[in-house]
Amino acid sequence: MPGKGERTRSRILQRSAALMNRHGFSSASMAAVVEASGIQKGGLYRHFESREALVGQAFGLAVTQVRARFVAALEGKLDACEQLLALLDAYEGAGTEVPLPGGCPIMNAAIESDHAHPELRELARSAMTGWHAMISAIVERGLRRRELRSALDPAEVANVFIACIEGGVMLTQLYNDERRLGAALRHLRVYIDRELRPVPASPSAKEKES
Amino acid sequence: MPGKGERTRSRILQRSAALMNRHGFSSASMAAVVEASGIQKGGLYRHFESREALVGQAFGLAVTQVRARFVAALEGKLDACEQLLALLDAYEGAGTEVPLPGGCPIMNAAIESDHAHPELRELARSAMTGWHAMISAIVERGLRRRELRSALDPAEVANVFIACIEGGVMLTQLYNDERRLGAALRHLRVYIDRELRPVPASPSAKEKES
Amino acid sequence: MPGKGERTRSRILQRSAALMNRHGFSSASMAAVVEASGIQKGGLYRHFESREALVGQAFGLAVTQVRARFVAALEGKLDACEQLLALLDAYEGAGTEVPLPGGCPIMNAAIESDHAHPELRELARSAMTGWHAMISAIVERGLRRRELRSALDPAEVANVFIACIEGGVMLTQLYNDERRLGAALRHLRVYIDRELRPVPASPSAKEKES
Amino acid sequence: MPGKGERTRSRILQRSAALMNRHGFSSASMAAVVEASGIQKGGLYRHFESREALVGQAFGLAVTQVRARFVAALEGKLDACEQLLALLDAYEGAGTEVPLPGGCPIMNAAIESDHAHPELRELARSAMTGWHAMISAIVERGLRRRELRSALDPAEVANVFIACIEGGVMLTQLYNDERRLGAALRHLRVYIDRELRPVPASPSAKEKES
DNA sequence: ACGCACGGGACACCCCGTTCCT
DNA sequence: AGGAACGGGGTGTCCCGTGCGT
Repeated sequence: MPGKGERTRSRILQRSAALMNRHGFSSASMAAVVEASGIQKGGLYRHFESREALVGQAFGLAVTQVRARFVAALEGKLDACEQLLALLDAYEGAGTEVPLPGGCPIMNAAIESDHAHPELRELARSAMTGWHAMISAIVERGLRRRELRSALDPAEVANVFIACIEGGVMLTQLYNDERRLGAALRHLRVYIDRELRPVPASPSAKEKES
Repeated sequence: MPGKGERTRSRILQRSAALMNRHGFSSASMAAVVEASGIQKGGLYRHFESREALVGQAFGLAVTQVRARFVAALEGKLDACEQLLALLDAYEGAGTEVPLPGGCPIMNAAIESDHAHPELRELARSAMTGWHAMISAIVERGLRRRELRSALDPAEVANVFIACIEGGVMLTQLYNDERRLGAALRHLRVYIDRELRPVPASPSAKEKES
Repeated sequence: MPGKGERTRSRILQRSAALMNRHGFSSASMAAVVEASGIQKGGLYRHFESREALVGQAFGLAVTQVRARFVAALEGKLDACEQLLALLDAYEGAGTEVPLPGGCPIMNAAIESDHAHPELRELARSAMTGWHAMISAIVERGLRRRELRSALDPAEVANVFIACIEGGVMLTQLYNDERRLGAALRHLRVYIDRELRPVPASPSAKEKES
Repeated sequence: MPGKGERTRSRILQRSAALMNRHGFSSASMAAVVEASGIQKGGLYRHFESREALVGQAFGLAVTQVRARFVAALEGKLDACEQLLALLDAYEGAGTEVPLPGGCPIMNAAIESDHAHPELRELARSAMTGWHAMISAIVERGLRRRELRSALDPAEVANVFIACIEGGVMLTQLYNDERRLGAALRHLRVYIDRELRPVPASPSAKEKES
């Protein structure tokens, strides 16, 4: 069991991550953090060296939490297409029920940090690169196992996935309407079937039309 | 010729739009606006009632400018597929050469305003709805003219376009690498050919022409 | 008859003097001058080069006006004591009926300009010196004509007069009560009789008690 | 020992009183206070709710400090005439060596506040009334003890004292010449001897001439 | 070890004096 | 002559980070 200080620190981080994902990692004021975390300002700086440090760690926690959701979704899925579909499934309902409201923290940090907060930008880049690598790896492994159509560029496929999902998340946030993301996910599912999944080898097969 | 005040006002708006699209519409300080616009603080408040008013108008100008780029691209294109492709073409090279750096102002405002700046959020919503309506209208007209595959939902197609493009723009901004958006655009071109364009009249069929 | 511009200028000065004597020569804002004088800001700077110039001339007019009151009071008085008493009489009722409310402009300018407005201070000094010289001259002439007790220092007598009057004016302004100045004037009248007027030569005369 | 905040507050007040007595209680800018007090604006408003509050308290301190000088001068003096003379003595040399340059704060506030700053005017009135009461009380006690000529009006005597002193202080400030106040004080000493001190009872004595 | 007070800095907004254009 | 436009300074507030006091 963690010490009392550790639990306090954890609580601050959790609340800060939730707060900052909605109000902006760089925009959220320390006063808001104080209010949200139920600790006093003096105590805050005992646990975190500076505002920037807190922002960094809160962002790290936020990224970790959303990633955990996807790693869990991949559990037990072996086929690449199944894995990709599982990722998409994990997003359904993520608009409201998710433990971290406010949309994708990586995108939030990326947009917010543009040209003004280089250190946050660097963190966002790293996180995004990690996510991109995760999808790329799925595709790559799929290619090796012949579960995906050959001649695919894993990086490019990951790029399409991320772009479409992030755009959908943004629209869902903006309109507070999950169907925006839903449409993007539906598109990606079709994309998997039409562009990624190997063409059914049987030349006689004649059933793949909508 | 516009009056002196009007020209000054226009210059302030232009510079503010460029500044705010990079530093954030709500985050950019009035001091930064002063520095960027070459006017003093005292003069600023003669032209704009408040910071919020300036933000709103600068955002409006930013949206107008990016939209102008697309309406220009549609000039002379009659076919729906051509129009959609022209929109995508208009994005190529838009990462750096565009007169308004900092990515898509609508997405920037949408992300930034999340849960904290309701008036800006409303503006972003309106602008996004306008853009969505523009693409929907293209698809709708294409459907009526049989230039697009029937049974398409214009709103959903527009949603996919926007999501994919915005996600791509965000990635390009984050990595400062145009190829990110390029991959998304390539994907959408394939999407047009494979999913929107009417099925090429199978050698035997010969009746789908406008 | 003066030209139209000259009359406008005169009206501005008159109103400014009245305004500034109450609100402070250096504190009164140009906006207040505009409102009081019924002219627009653009027109003001046609008549006066700068705020400072207007202040100087308004102060000059104020001083001229109060001095006129005293020169008029001296008309026809030949004896030094009579003249001094006439000066005091001129102050009775000056608290409210005077065309220039707000107390003595010289004192107002002197207090206000202390250590902050050297040019106004210089004007105040000049005006005060002029007033002091006027009283000194009366005493001096009185000494030459044996109308005053010998061995008096004219400068010192003038100093006492001015100090007592100005203090009384200040008290009357502060309490909005003319009796404050009245008490000071009464004191000076006694002072004239007991200290300035030559001792009645007749040794038998024994009736000079209050 | 007072807390740190209390000491800072006291330092601000002290410096502000000195500054404002020279530059005007209402004219002195907060920027000047900041510079004089060695604290930043952010810290200033922690100690004083508003500019007006600071002005009021600085004026209060200024009045307290000058009054302290006079109550100290009265120490040990029992006779009314002695007390009045001690007050006058306390003014000698007060032009330059005093810890609060800039003349009498009450008069400064009275002149400055005329018709424009009602709250400061009220403070000045209160302070002036306090001073007037102090001198009136001396005279009144002197009357009861037969130390002063009967048939004197204490309020009127106090009025003469104050008027003459304030006028003298003003002249000394204007010309930066202590002899101006000196002449007024000399006059008041003579006034005490000739008008206030009981007539020497001996009828044969016939040498009361200077 | 925790919390509040303290101080420094930046920010938004306003007002004032002055000038330019009409 | 008039009014809009502009530059500068001023006020009050908020927020960050630190150091005292408990």
